[in-house]
Amino acid sequence: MVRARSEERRADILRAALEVIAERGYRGATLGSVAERVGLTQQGLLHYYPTKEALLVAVLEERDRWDTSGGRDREGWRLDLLESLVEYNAMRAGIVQTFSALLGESVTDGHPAREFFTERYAQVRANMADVLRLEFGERLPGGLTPERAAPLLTAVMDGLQYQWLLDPAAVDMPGAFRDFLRLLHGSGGRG
Amino acid sequence: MVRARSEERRADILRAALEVIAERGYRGATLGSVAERVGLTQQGLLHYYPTKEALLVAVLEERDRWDTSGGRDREGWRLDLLESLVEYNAMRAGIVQTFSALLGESVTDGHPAREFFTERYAQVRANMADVLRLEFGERLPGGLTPERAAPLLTAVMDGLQYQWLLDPAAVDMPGAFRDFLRLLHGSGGRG
DNA sequence: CCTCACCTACCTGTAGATCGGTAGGTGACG
DNA sequence: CGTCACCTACCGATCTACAGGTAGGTGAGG
Repeated sequence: MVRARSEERRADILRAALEVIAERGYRGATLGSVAERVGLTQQGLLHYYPTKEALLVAVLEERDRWDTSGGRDREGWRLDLLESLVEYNAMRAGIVQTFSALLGESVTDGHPAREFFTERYAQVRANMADVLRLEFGERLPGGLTPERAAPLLTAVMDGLQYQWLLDPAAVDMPGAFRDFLRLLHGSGGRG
Repeated sequence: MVRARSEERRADILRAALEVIAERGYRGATLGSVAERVGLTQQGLLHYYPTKEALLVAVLEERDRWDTSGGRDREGWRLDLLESLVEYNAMRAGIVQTFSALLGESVTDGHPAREFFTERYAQVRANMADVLRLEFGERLPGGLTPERAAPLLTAVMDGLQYQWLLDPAAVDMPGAFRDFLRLLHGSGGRG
């Protein structure tokens, strides 16, 4: 089973790449350091992924596969599943850090992950709108529509991640996210 | 007026550094490209800022000066001033991009801007809490306190910036921010 | 004439990538 | 069943390109 061995290697490499990118970002990551983690030389790594960018693409594709296999765009999430996702993320700083670092880099000119994130966020917003519609129908507090609230929901998740990564002790990410959901439910009204 | 000339140069360099960091992030930025933009050689630049990190520090310090001169922590903002800030940012993609890129990088291990952002966000949250307290008193919709809502307000601003930078046409940043404020005001209730 | 503002020349390190190999396996065929 | 062609999975050496930083100037102005 040469094939299987090869696939396993590739998976190992992707895992290592995830780690290294989390630690140093894509630009700061080196092929050598990824290779070292899998017990290969840089040249050995290039046998599997011919360029650094190809490796990044593979990482992003795996992310996509992971997201969608979680059921994200098959039949969509529900709000309480989003809550669980945030809780899950709070235990997986590594992955969060990888993609937060990549998102940050991706806004720079000509970054290889830029297109990926642009498309991804369009999709995520559409998804969030569905989730919100499922939960609230057409009308949300503040006179918002699901489409108008979707970018906010997305923004809160991302923004909280940065604050949490910078200072995990100072920010209760899942708690804050629940707070936001409470805000959406409009429960309690005012003072 | 040699002094003045020198200060002017430094200001030019900082401006150029802002630009280059926006385009390529800190790690991707090179001293040479910053220098070129001011009409200097790389070594000429090093005359003013002896290391790359010193240049970054200067950039961050200038940001701090800019923020605080705007009145941020002197006597604090009010919510409607935050709204104007977001509108202002929407016309200054360059600066937003610079600091979004830096924020993203800063979550990676040992990044020179990490401490800056960590402290900064603690301060920003405290500030936001003040703003919210001024506007709402102790009780916000959803039973939130100003302290609990502050990370959310912060997260929304940052998160929207990323979405907007990735696809300005798809996200109306100031509009979305106003939506969030409406949510905070709890106006409209449900249905 | 001395100091500030720069430049030329240069060093060292490192990154991504290419080239040319080698060792081990696999499959076809006489 | 053996051997020859060929493939996979690598490694060592090496190339090219910068990058950041140092050392030692030069020239203009005060």
